[in-house]
Amino acid sequence: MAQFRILKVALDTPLDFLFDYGWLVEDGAPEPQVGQFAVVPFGRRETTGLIVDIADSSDLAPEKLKNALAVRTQLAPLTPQWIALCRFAADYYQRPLGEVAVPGVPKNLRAENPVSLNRALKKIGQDRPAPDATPAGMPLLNPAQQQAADAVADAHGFAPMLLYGVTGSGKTEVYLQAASQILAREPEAQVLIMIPEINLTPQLENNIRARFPGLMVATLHSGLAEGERMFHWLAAHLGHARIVLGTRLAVLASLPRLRLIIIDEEHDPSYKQQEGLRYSARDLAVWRARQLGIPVLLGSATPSLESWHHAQSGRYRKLELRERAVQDAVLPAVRLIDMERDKPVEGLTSTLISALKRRLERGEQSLLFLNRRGYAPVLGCDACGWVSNCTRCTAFMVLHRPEHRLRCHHCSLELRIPRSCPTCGNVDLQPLGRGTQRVEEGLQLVFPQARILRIDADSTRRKGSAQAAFDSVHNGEVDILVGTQMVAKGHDFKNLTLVGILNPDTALFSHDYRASERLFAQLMQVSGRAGRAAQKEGGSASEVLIQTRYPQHPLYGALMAHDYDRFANGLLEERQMAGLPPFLYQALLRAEAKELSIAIEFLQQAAESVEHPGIVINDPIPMTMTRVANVDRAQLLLESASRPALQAFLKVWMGVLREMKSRVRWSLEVDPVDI
DNA sequence: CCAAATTAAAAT
DNA sequence: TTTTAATTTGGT
Repeated sequence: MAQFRILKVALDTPLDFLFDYGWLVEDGAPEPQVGQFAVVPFGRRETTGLIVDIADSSDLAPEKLKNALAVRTQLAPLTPQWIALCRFAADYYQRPLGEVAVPGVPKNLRAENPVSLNRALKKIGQDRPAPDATPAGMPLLNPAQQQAADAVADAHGFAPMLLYGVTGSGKTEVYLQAASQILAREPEAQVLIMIPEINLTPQLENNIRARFPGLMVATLHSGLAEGERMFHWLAAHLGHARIVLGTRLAVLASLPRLRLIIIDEEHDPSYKQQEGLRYSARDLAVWRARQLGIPVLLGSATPSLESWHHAQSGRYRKLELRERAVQDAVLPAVRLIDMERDKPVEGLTSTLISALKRRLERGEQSLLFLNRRGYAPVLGCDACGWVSNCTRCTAFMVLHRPEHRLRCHHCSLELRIPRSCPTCGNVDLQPLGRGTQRVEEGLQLVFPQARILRIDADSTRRKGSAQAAFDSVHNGEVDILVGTQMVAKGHDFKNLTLVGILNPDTALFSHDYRASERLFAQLMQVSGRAGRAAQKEGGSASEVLIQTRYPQHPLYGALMAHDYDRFANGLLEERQMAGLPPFLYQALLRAEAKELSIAIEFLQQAAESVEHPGIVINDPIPMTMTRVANVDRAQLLLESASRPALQAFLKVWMGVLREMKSRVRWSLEVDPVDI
C-alpha cells in the first residue's frame, strides 16, 4: 500500500526554519532518504531543497501543506556527517541551514529538470577507471620532511598539525607523501587539498596529477563551468575522485571517505569568504577533521596568529621545515634601503637601480612589487587643492593613464581624465603618488633597452592573458616584472634573483591590527619568488631590497632575520595585552543605509535591544570607507572572552533583529577579519 | 485618473 | 530573499 511521508526540507531562503512537504511513496517506488533533494513548490515558484528529516506527520495545518513535486532518489544521499557540517556552519555563522547546504551543491544537480543529472550519473558510471594509488616519481625527502609526512600519515583520530616552513622548504612534497601513504593504505580513502586560488597555482595541480597517474583528481573552484562543476562534484560525492583539490568552497564538498585535509598557505585571507555566508574555510576544515576524527595539516611559512597560537599552546602539533629543500638554494638576503638617505627618482632609489642594472647585465630577472595598480592613486590640482574624489564613495578616483580614465576601485565609476581642474580651471593637474603603471613608465626611462612587463588586474583583464604573461616570464622574455599581489603567489621564477619592494610602509601604521601580520606574510611570500632555484655558477645571490622610510621598524628586522617565530610571538604578546583575537572572540554587525545616521541609529537600537552579560558591545561607528556607491555604512563590534557565550547571545540577538523589521540592510559577521 | 514608486506581507 | 498585492505619490 502506498505510504504518505512528510519531508522536512531545508530551502535556500533567509527564513530560518525547515519546510514540510507531503510525498506519496507508490508501491515499489524507492523511499525518499534524508540527504536527498526534493523539488517543491515555494510561493509562486519551484525550487529544490535538501531533505533533512522524514516524518509521518506534520504540525502544519493540513490545508497549508503542499506536496513535493519530485524526489531525486537516483542520487546517493548526502551523508549525515555532511549535513552536520552544514548545520554547524549555519549555526556558527548565524544563517539558515538551507542557505549553507543548498548552494553547496551544483545547480545542475538540483535543477527542476533531472535530465542533466541522469546524463551525468550515466556518464560518470561508465568512465570510472580502476584506481591505482601507486605514486610516480617520488623524490627523496630530507629528514624533516620525512618526519612531517610520517607524523601526518601515522596520526590517529583528530590530529591538527601546523606545517611551518619557509617558501621553498618543500611543504608540497610533505603534502604529497602524506597523502600518498594514506591513499595507499585505504583503498577508498579521499584526501582534500585546499589552496587559496587555483589559477595562481597550476603547478601544484600538475604535480598532483603527475604524482598519482592512476587516481582521479577532482578540482573544485568558482571558475568552473556548470557542467565541469557538476562532474567534479559528483566524482567527489560518489568517491571516484580520491583527491580533491580546491579553493575555500571545497571545504563543503561531499567527501564520504575523507581521511585527510591539507590546507596550503593556511594564513591566506582568501580562505575567508567575504560575502553571503562569511565563513572561514580554514576553521570549517578543522571542524570537519575533528568531526571525522582525521588529521588536518595546515601549511604556511607565515602561519596565521590563530594557528600559531594553537601550535604554541600545544593544541596543534607543530611540524617544522627549517631548510630549503632544493640543494644549495639559500634564503635570499633581505636588505633595507633608507629612502630618507637615498632619495628615490621615479620611485626608484639609486641602490635599487644599480641592483636592477646588475641583473640586466647578467641576464637575470627582477621583480618589482607594488601593491597599488593604476598610474597614480589620486589626481590633484596644486592651485586650488582639488583632488579626484569619487562622487559616490569615500575614496579617490585612481588615475589610469594608458586607458585615459579616472576610475573608482570601489564602485567602478569611470570618467575621462579632466583636461583642467573642475573647480578652478587650472590645466596643470598633478598625479599624486605612484601605481604600477607609473613605475613601469619610470623604469622604461631608466632602462630603455630592458624588456619590462607589468602584471596586475588591469593588464590581465582578458581571459588567459594572465597565464600568457606568466608564461613569457618563465620563458625568459622579460627582464623586469612589475606587479601587484598577483605576482606574489605561487609562481617559481627560476631565473629571478632580485625582488624590489617599493612602498610597503603604509601598512605599518594601519588602524587594522591585522595589517602588520598580513604585511609580513605578503613580504615573505613575495621574497620567496627569488632564489627558488639553486644559485648558478657566477650568478647573483638572490636579494630582496625593501625601500622604506622606517628602516628601524621591528617588522623589517624580523623579516631580514627570516625570523617569523620572534615576530609572531611578539604580535601574540601584544594581542594578549591589548585583549584582541585570538585571545578574544568577535562578531561584527554591519548596517547600510542612504544616510549614515539611519545606519548608526539602527545599530544603536540593536545594541540596546537585548541584555548581554559577558558580551561587550562597542559604540556604533562609521566604517573606514563610509560611503560606497552612494550607500553609507556603519558597524558595531561585539567582543567576548567566551566563544559559547557569544554564540548563545548571537542566536537570541539575531531573532530579535529579524523581528525589528527595519528597512536598514544589515548583516552579521562572526570572526571578522577586516575591522 | 492612471502609472510609477514605495511599503507590507507571505512563503510548508 | 523573492514575489505579489496594497498603498501612496506625482504628474496630468
